Formats: sequence, C-alpha cells, structure tokens
Amino acid sequence: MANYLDSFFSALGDPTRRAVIARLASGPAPVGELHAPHDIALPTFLRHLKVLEASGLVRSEKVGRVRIVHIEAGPLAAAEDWLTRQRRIWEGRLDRLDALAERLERDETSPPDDKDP
Amino acid sequence: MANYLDSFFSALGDPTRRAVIARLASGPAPVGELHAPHDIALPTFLRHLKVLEASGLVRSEKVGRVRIVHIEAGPLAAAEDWLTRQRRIWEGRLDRLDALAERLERDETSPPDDKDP
DNA sequence: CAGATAGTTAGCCATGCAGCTAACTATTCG
DNA sequence: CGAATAGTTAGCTGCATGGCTAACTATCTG
Repeated sequence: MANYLDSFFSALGDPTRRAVIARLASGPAPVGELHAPHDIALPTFLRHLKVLEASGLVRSEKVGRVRIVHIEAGPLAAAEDWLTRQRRIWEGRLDRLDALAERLERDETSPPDDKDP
Repeated sequence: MANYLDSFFSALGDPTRRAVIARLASGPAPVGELHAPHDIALPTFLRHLKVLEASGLVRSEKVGRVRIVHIEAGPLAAAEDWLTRQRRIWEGRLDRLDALAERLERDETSPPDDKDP
C-alpha cells in the first residue's frame, strides 16, 4: 500500500522542508533566498529541495543562473484531504457515541443494540 | 524549528502506520487485530505502534494480556491545520493573482501597483 | 576577459529506521 | 498446573537520510 502519500508526508516530516513549504506558500523564490534563513550548508539544503521536488510538492525551473522554486498545490491538498477524511470518520464515530450517550441519558432502561449496520 | 509536527508528519510518512491510523479512525483495536492485515513480523509492527504512540497520534492501554490502541484526535487535527493554513495562504495568493488578472483584463491601461499592503 | 555569483556534483561520516529471528514474560483457559 | 495466547525485549542486518567539505560548472557584470 505504498502510494504517493508516503512521499508527501515524509517530505513534510522535516522542519527545514516544512519551513520551505511555508515560505513558498506566499510565492515562488530562488534557491538562495530559500536557503538564507537556514543554518545548514547549501548542498545539504539543496538535497532537501530535491526531496520536495521528488515528492511532487514543489516544482522548479532554471532562469539564467537562478533556480526558481514554486509550490505545487495538488499534493498539498491531497495530504490535507487524507487527514480530513480520517478526521471525518473519527468524528462520525464520536457523533455516533454522542448520540448513543444522549439516547442512554434520555432513556436508561433500553440498552443499545450492538449490531454494526 | 523542530516541533511536534515533525513527529506527526514523519509518523504518517509510512504506509503501515497510515493504515493503522485509518483503521483506528473507526474505533479502538487490540494490537493483534491491528497487526493481522500486515505482512510483517509482530515485533516490527510493534515498533510502528511505538512510533505512533511516541508521536502522540495514538494512545494505548493494557487490559489483561491485550493492549488496546486508540487514536488521539488532537495531533491529527494539528497536522491537518498546518496543511490548511498553508493552503489558505497559497489560495489567498492565487486569489490576489486572479483579482490582478481580472483587473488587467478589464482595464489594460492602468498598471497594478506593486505595494504589499 | 576576469572575477563574482548561484547552483551543482562527488564523496565521506554518523545516525536512524525497517526488517528479521530467537527467546522471554504475562494472562487466560481447560 | 500446564498449554495456549498476546505481547515484549534483545540483538542483528542493510539501506536511507542528514550533515559536512571540496571542487566543479554555468551565468552574469564590470
């Protein structure tokens, strides 16, 4: 079950890379500018960018001697969707429990059936 | 800038662990049941659970010789929020670009000001 | 053209993580 | 009590990942 979400989430599992995404959310930027706030060597940083690009979260193109990096909306939304879906299921379950609790409060004599419809 | 999101996202960067979360979204389960669908050794699987638990995405308690695992809503929501926030910024930017494009279409004579209010 | 600037490639090291087997502890059940 | 069940711990392997320096290419700019 190894799919594209693997690379999205593990790419986001690193603070440097998340910071890059956060920066790119407000607009494209060249490598140098993205690198500046991070206290790591450029080649190391470059590899973070490659991870982001390999995951599809980011694209880049070279303009002269500068490489401009920009965010890719789709994958970010896909990761968000996965989380939202899990939350919905989870909340749906809570809702059902709430409803059950409510029902039990109103009428403590009738026990719930434990079927799974 | 290493915060709790690191562990959330990297925990979710593994298909086995994401499958566990997906399963747990619809209710708590014992270790054995969670393990069953995965074709890996139990100790290996156990370590995935430990990663999830260390990240706070999951809690567990021992009942007799069985360990019941259940999802923890908060962290999942936190991860989702981070993504949502990035998307909002990104979309806000797109909106601004759209508005700009629209304005340019309506009136090509007046150039946009490039202030950043 | 020469020097500065912006990335890029190569190669090394340490740590972490996923996988395994073997052997052990703790509970439950007949 | 003794066997079965459910986890757990220990210890090993191999590969991926994050960090570095050194050396290189490609593109401006004076």
